[in-house]
Amino acid sequence: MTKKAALLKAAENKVRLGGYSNFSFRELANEIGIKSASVHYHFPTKADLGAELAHQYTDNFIAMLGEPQAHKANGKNPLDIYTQLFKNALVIDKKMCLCGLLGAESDSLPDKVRDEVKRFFIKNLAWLTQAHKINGEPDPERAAIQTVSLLEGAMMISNTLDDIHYFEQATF
Amino acid sequence: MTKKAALLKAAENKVRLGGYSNFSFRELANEIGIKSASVHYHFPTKADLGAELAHQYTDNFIAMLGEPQAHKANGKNPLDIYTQLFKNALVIDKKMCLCGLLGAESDSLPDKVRDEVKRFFIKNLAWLTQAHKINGEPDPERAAIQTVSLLEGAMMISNTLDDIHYFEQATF
DNA sequence: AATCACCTACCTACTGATAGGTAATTTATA
DNA sequence: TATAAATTACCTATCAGTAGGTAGGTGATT
Repeated sequence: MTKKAALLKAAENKVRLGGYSNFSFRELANEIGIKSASVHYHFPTKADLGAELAHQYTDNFIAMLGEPQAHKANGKNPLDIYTQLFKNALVIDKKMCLCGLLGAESDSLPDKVRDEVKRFFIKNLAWLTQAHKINGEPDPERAAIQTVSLLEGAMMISNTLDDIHYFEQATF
Repeated sequence: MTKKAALLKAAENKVRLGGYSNFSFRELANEIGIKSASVHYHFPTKADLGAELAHQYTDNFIAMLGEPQAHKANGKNPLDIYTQLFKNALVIDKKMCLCGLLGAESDSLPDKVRDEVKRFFIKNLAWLTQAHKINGEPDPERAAIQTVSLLEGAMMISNTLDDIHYFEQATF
């Protein structure tokens, strides 16, 4: 893994635990074994790092989702795939959704970071709208916002109360 | 308003925009016209201030909700009251729910602050469980966690995308 | 006399960021 | 092919600013 990738990985872990201000160039540098000044070589400013992190997180998340049509063709409900991806983030990583956390504090984020967080939700809503349409929902746009809201909220509360049961109860 | 109350008010505004790390003793002091060292007279540490803020926010929120039974007796659905309180926070204050934001970053919070955030959700779930029970829901506990998850999530996404329409679409 | 509600002055630790330097590698030119 | 130029990926050293927190002092109120 390149140093740049290692920096993004370390930053993701920190942000998913405590938000944008929960990581510093020094901490990141120490963790991967370089100096804090060298982090600026890869990312001119902290906002650049945050924006690239959110962008990459979004792309990866959408890629993991696959195509709703493909799931349906395989006899699976695309919404189950979506729910499972959220649950994995919570159970395996034991952390919040990166953009769920950044979204909550989006008012205080640098513009370019906030823009990437918006992009995450726009892309998620598009995917979910498609999924609900395939499922024959009469109002797929509404169902989409309800699905992502429920999952993000359940994730946050389950994480806060430190009990996966809340997430499971909310989503099944 | 006492200086202490003014400090809590100023802190609430900051936290609801950017989380626990979005306020400092210096900023708070400047805003209300005292020195940062004097803030320590009212709150020994930042964690003490954060915990008292979350505690007071919770008490106020629950008090605003009133009793589910009383609403039902007045011919109103307690869940509409609950939804309206969330919507007001978003539309009037144009800010996130304090504990929604703190919950998202709860992993990095001081213990006493996190405990108060937990208390917020425990109290909310109790109120909602009661409300759903009154409404004749077959599984009031599940309905309660679903309600608060949906509202917290919709609030976060509406705030992020800066469009109240998402909240309305998710909740009506 | 004690308590309250502040104050000045200060501390250590950490923040993101910059300037300027270096060895190793890669690319362009003669 | 040999040499020169440029680029990469770091480094040391340092900066101004901000963080939370502390010691000790002051005038007003109780």
